[in-house]
Amino acid sequence: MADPKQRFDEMIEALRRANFRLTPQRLEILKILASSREHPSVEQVYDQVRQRFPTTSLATVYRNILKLKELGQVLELGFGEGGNRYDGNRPFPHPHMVCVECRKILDPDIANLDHFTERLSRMTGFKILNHRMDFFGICPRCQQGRRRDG
Amino acid sequence: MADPKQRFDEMIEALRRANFRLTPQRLEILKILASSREHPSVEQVYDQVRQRFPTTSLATVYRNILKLKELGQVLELGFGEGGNRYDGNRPFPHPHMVCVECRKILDPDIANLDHFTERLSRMTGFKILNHRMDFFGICPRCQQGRRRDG
DNA sequence: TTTGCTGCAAACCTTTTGCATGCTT
DNA sequence: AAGCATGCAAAAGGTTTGCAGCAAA
Repeated sequence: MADPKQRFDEMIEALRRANFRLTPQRLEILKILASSREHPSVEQVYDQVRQRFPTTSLATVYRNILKLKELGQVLELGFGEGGNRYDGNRPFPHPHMVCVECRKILDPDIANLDHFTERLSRMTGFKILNHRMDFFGICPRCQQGRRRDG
Repeated sequence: MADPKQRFDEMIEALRRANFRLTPQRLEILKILASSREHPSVEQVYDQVRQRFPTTSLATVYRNILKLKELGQVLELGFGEGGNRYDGNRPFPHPHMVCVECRKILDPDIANLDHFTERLSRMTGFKILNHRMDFFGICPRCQQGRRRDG
């Protein structure tokens, strides 16, 4: 994983550039996300922040994560069920191995995606039941300026 | 796309095997999902069902989609924002091109995923901003019988 | 006739928002 | 001192559930 300290500094730098204030709660949330290995949920971040700042509200966690998302400093894994998960350590798209039993999320270390399924299965020992491979972007029509009615 | 009629028959067969009743609302929902080309949301299915059966409730749509999901007869695209989308025409994992502007979802026709991003970009004309490539399965630990606390 | 299915409304859960107060800059 | 950030509570989606009546088998 990326060095948490370095990620933390990068995130602070991004906030500074955007002229956001550095509050204790915000810094704690940053630290948690920068060192996230377990792709925490909002609730998990919330619980952890409250260990140091017990009065922190859920709304504050949501608002800070939203800001970090906008700055590209945290990656949101949008699962429908049971809340999204976040990765502030590697805030760029990358494959995830999601265990549907224990909810663990692992990052397989792959460079080339040939025969990805079999390969991931061999490398991680996972029994793959399903996968997501969705690409987000702008379609040709919208690139020409039209919007929201295709 | 797969033949809607054939998919419809497959879905009915699956329901019969599972001893579910064939109500008019249910059949209509099946038909809509079997011929879905646009990966409809629950709300869209609901609106469409109500064109033929105006008293149909949202709960019924949700309940039927849930059943079809369990039978593997519909694929759920779990987007956090604005509700999930469903594909009853090709109820198996496959890549999707999601336009973040008009919300259109296309199915690129690819067999081999080499250099997938550039390739998809060239083939579809999409400007790719992001992607999802999540694999769902069971990790080695859980395959050994342990659960939900990794 | 039996039991699953439907419609309605309320409940749930996650996320967002309004507002008054507080704190960073 | 100015204005963003916080905490609290209410609101806002989307989805699920309880229950009584209805209908498929």
